[in-house]
Amino acid sequence: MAEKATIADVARYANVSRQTVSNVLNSPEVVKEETRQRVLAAVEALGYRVNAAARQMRTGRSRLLATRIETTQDGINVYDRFLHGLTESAARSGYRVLLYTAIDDRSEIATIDQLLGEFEPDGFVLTGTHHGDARTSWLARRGLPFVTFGRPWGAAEAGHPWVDVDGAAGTEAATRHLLAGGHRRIGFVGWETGSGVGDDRRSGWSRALAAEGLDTGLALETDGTTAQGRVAAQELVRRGATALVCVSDAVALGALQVTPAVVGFDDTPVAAAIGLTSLGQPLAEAAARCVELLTDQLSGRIGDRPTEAPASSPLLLSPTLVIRKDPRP
Amino acid sequence: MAEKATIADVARYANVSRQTVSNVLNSPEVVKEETRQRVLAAVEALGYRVNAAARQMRTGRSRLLATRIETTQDGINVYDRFLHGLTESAARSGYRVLLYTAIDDRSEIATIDQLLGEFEPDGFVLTGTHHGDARTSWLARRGLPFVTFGRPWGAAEAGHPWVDVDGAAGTEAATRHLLAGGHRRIGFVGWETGSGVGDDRRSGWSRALAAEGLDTGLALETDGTTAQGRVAAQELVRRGATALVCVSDAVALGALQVTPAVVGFDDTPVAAAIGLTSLGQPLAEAAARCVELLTDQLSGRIGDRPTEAPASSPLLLSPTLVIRKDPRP
DNA sequence: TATATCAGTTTGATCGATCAAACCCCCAGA
DNA sequence: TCTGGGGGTTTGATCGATCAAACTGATATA
Repeated sequence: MAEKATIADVARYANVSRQTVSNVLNSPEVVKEETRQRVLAAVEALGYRVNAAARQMRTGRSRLLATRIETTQDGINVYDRFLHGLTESAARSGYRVLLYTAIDDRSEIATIDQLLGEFEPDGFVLTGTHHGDARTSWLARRGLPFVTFGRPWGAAEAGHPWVDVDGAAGTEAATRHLLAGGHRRIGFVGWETGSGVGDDRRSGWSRALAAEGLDTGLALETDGTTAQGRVAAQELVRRGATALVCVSDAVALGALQVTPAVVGFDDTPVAAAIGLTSLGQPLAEAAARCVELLTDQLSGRIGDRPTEAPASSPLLLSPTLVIRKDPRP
Repeated sequence: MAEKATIADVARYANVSRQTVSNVLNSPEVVKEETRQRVLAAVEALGYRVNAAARQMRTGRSRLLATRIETTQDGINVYDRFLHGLTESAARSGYRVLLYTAIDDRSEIATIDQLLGEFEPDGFVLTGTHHGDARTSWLARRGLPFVTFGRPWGAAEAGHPWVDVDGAAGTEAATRHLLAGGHRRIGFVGWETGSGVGDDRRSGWSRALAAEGLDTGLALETDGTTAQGRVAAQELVRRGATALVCVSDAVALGALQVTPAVVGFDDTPVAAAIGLTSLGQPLAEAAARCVELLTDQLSGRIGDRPTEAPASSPLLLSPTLVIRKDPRP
């Protein structure tokens, strides 16, 4: 098997200097067209690829984005699709994704700190933002490039680039869908108050009902399990609800055991399998946007410091209502 | 913010040479205890961390393991739990996980080839092995360290370290469970013949029935969807089956709409949500074993070549039957 | 006394790329 | 003829770690 070719090998083969090869690859505009062609042919012939470690040593940039891989919670998890999109989009921009695990903000910060010393990722993608998120302020204080998938839920954490899915718009659409189906008393099965995501999703439901002057009192909280979803649904139906908007597919699954007019959230494989109408998050797109916001920051910096204040242009994407008929609970 | 400390900074601080610092970190046994303490204190004081790029340049080892992140299929996917386990186990052994995507064997090989030139991962973890797998032979031919999660399904691909879950043992246990419940005519809802995984799972079911001298003819193939699972279940029940062993939770979900005596495979969140008895794969353990087999290969090599034939000690792990009552289809 | 051995430590070279600066050649303008 | 640009290319230094070899004392052996 051929030994891996270095830039010096390519230079020798093409009868130019190392630097010229480097220029062909990094700033082609300064090289004469004829030379450029010759060097590219040499690169091709030798199967040359830049050595990331050597480049990183000199430039200080690793072309690595780091992100945490989530533990699967009790619920039904959808994160792998985001991660897949992230890996794909990153590759398109010449970046690779490096994984790490963590169990809370503190251990995540410690891991990030360690990673910075060792692999020097160029940027971070944080998921699962929450009230009082310690990670964002830590990163921001150090001027490190990052994006969050999930909006900043507190004023203290604001001011960084983020991408999120507009849960309220989703549940509003879901509620309208049920209204169009003739339902007048529509309930909401949610999570405990205080979770930003859950509150957001509930607000869309109540907004749609309020716009029609209908009762917005039919909401209950759960811990997110299917079992509690069922209990809550029973109570809401007892109170007169004929349809239910749910904060997740997991609780929707429970609600389905009580009434068929249910809309879930996340459009998980479960929803597809049993024919449950649900709100699909544009995860691939969200991932692509994250990469975009991050690479924007990265290209706009020379050496260690940003050359200008990063254009923090948050993005709120709309989920899609995936309508399915004939749910079989 | 403090500039990152280099090994030279630590050396100066501790009044020793660079090499001694390196020795303290990499071969502590050659350093006098007193010096070692002094150096460690300096490391601590300066917050020093080895620079992975510089180390890689010299040693040729990146401490990176690469693996593909799968696209979520139509079915219900369980891969993220494996990936999480992999990341965690790798970290414990001082490795990080690098992701890439690919749509088929050919593009995966191309990506691996590219990765080898750029980031030089020390090893690869392949998932989703299949008949005529082009990836394993490609890697083996080049003497690159890798493990597969999934056994080699053809003789041609054999001879490398792998970890897999014993599907047959799982379905056999599931069938016995149903036999113990008094069932005598037990059907199997499977995938199309030729998929190694599916055939393996069917074999456990028929083995258990054959051991009791019972009918092993009640098997049907599906494309793996819930809809087809339901159709197959109806046909099997019509032929007299009173219970069904299923090749996946997805088809089990369909079967549940026909009869409650059903066992699924994978113990996905869906199964937990609706109370379906299912076979759980020990994914965290599988991931840990993969890392183990890989790091064994890696520590047993000097420079580029293995010092001895890698001890190919495949591992077949048993799934666990998670018994749930009262499934609500 | 000279030599070998050994634990512990230091020095110089090196991995492969890029930066910064020097260099070469040709042509325009004085 | 000399000077002054540029376009295009080359040279030397450098990033931070580790390898290989050399060095330093001190003790053991002949």
